[in-house]
Amino acid sequence: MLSENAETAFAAQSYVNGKAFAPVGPTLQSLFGRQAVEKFEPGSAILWEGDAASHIFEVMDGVLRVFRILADGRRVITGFLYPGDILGVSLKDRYLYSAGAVTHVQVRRFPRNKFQEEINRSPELRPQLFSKLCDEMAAAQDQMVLLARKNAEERVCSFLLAMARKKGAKQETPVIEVAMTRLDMADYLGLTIETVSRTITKLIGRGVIASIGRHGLKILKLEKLVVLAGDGDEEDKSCGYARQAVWPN
Amino acid sequence: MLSENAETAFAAQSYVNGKAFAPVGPTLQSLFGRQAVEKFEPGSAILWEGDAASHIFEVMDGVLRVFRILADGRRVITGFLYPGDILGVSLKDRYLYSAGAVTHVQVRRFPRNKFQEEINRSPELRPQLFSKLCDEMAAAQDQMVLLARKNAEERVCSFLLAMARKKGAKQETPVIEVAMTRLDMADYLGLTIETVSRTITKLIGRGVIASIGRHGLKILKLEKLVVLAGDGDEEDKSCGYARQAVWPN
DNA sequence: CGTCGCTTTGATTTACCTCAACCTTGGTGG
DNA sequence: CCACCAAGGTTGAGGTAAATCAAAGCGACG
Repeated sequence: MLSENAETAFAAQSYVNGKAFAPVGPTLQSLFGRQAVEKFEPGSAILWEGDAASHIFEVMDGVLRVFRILADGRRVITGFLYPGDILGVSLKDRYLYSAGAVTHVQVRRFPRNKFQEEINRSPELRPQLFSKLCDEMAAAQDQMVLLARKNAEERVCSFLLAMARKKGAKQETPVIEVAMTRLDMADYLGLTIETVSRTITKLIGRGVIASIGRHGLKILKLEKLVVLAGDGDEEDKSCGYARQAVWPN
Repeated sequence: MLSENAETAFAAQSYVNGKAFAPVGPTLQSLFGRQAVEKFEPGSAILWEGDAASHIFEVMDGVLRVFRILADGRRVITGFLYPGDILGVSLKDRYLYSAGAVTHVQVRRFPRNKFQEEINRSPELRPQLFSKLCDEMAAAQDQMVLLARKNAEERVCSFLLAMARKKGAKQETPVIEVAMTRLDMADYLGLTIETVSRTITKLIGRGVIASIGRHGLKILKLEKLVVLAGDGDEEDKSCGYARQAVWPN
């Protein structure tokens, strides 16, 4: 449940003169290095909410969904995991969520108590884990904003934008591969499949994006997508609204 | 942004023979002990999204709201903070959210770089921080479930239930003090003030809760509230749904 | 005791959901 | 190589929960 994005504050050793360099010591990935690779078919379960939280997983290949299910069957996908991400970090003795394979998936698993020991022991590993936790927290907050106040179009655009950014796509018209189904998108965005479908159709009709085969989308108007995502200027935060000493209570 | 709830895994020293005891070494709270207390009026701002993230705060007294605002003014409260909670932990050099006082508030602040040093240095402090991060993450996931798939009544009931649980109220009919306004509740639950108001009125009408003055509520039917919150059996997780090797893709 | 801010209540609108039918696509076997 | 099939996706019609707009009620505080 931890997203890839190596920030290095809290890592005394990782910056020298303000210049970053590749970590020389152990990395979270290297921890899992000696473990056997496990493969999962699309649709198969990696772990279930309520299971004894005995292992931590590293995603090596493919895409996972992390989700919870309400008593009456409603499903919420709280996040997707990609290669490099870590699954199962928590302090509870049971998993708080389920995880399943969206595509073919390869993972390595590591016993949780050993993982904890390694983390406790290693001043190189700790900041890496901490960094991932912080990124995950930031993503969760973005998602709360999306779910609490954005409309269907803003939600879909935000999602597509996040997909494009993940690819690190710097091209004018990045092509993104949407591995998940409409149902996954709907359960992640708090919508129905029909609404997701209609919204995408509308975006295509407006020339913002174009469909490329089953799971491909080309972003034709990136700036437009940013505006439609409704975050107001990702880049220029802190300037969007008036600052006042007292906010209406 | 970190909730109080001391789990102690990852804390090699905090359990002996499976029996917990009060930490003898430094605690997160003691870190802030020598700092001056700062007071904030209800409605005043503690920090703003986009500000240089120079300090970490410990809430000593009162209730804070943590929120983000979209370009067009829509507000989302991502969480409330109570005494013992920590605000401002992150790796980014700017705060990712704003925080303001709901009630009269007392906090202590600690320079972030010093905080990081202390955390890096102290094997007692680290698991405490880690524990708070994990609790915060779990709360964020619950909130995503609430926002993505619960209806107005379920949202309000979930909120009231969380308030009751925070008090650790073991009585049959716990009284909770709702420090925040309807607008706060609405922005936290992804609803409007009118919907929050109507939902509470309905719950009172059904005898599930009773109003006690301006900011007080008595929970008359706790079990009913649990059912209405829609989580399906908080207690008995992992048994609520069928387990299958393959989930529909 | 009057005012201001918050809350409640009512009437109406609307974005999204639900239900239902149809279409595409990719895989399979004849 | 093509026809068929199932799963996923799209499109349409109608319903509904919550939003919006509007006004009145209520409490706290000077």
